[in-house]
Amino acid sequence: MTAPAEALKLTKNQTLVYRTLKSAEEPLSAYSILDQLRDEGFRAPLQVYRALEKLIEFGLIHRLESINSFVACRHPDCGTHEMAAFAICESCNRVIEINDAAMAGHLASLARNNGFSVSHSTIELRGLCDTCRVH
Amino acid sequence: MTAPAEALKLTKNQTLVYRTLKSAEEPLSAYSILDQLRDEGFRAPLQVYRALEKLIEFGLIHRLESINSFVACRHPDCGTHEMAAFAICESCNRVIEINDAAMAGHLASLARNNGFSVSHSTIELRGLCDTCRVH
DNA sequence: TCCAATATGTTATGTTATTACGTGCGTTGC
DNA sequence: GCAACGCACGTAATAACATAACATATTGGA
Repeated sequence: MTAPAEALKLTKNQTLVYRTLKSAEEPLSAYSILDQLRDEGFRAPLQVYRALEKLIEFGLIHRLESINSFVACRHPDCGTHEMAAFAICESCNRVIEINDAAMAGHLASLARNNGFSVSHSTIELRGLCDTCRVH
Repeated sequence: MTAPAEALKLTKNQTLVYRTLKSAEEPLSAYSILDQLRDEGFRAPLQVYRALEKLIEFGLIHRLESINSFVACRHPDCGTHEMAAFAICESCNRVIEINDAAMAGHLASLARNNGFSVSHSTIELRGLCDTCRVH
C-alpha cells in the first residue's frame, strides 16, 4: 500500500482515472470521471469505481465523503495519509490538503480517551479559500 | 438556530422524524426513517429530507456524511455544534459524539493558517468502540 | 503450459437525494 | 373579512451515487 506513484504498475483503467484526477482543478465525482473517459472506451460506473478503489488503496487519491468526490493526493509519496484533513472551497471547489501530525495526534488521543480505536478518519472543512473570500 | 429542544415548536413531520432518531440506537438513513414512518403516513423521501434539513438547522440532529445517515444530537442544548467529531463503530454502528474545544480550536487555526475560513466541518472517525474491540 | 489471481466488460439493480409542481393553512396588513 | 404572503406538506418523477452478479480476458508465476 501507499507507495511512490512511479513504483506502482497501474493498469490501463487505473492510469486513465488517475490521470484524469491529477489534471483536474477540482474534485471529480465518479460519474464525471466516467463522462470524461467515454472516449477512452469507458462505458459503466463500475469501471471507474473499481479503479478508484485501487487508487485509494495505493494512497494515490483521496475520497471526499462530504461531496461524494475524489481528488489526487498532493503528497502521494509521503505515506502519512492516515489522518489528512481537507479544506474544500464552496466557491471555487478547490481543495487544500492539510497534513498536520499534531492534529492527527490530538484527534487520535481524543478517540482513545473515549475508548475508541480509529481505523479511518474523515476530516473535511467547508468554507471559503483565501482567493474566494476576497473576491 | 441551535435552541433547546423544548423551546422549539416542531411540526408534525419534524416531530416524527426527531422522535425516530432519538429512540434509535444507531444512525439511520433517510430511507430507513421513511420506512419506519410509513405507518404514520409518510410516503415519500422528501417528507423525510425536509424534516431532516430543519432539524439540522435547529441543531437537534447531525448528519454523518461518511455513512449517509443521521443521528440525534446528544447535547442539543449546548450550542457548540460547530465542530463536533463523531466516532462511528463499524461493528455495532453506535456513535460517540465528541465535543472538544481544544481540537476545534486547533483545527480552526490550521485552516486559518492555510488562508481558509471554515463554515462547516465534518469530522468522522471510523473504527471500533471499546465494547466491540474486546468481543 | 497450465493454473490462479487479478483486471475487465456488461447488465441490472439498489441506494441516496433533489427538482418541479401543486395544495393547504395560519398570519399579517388592509 | 379577505387578499397576500410565508411556510409546511403531498406527490410524482428523476437525478446522482454505488454495488451485485456474472461472464470473459489478461497476466504472472509454478
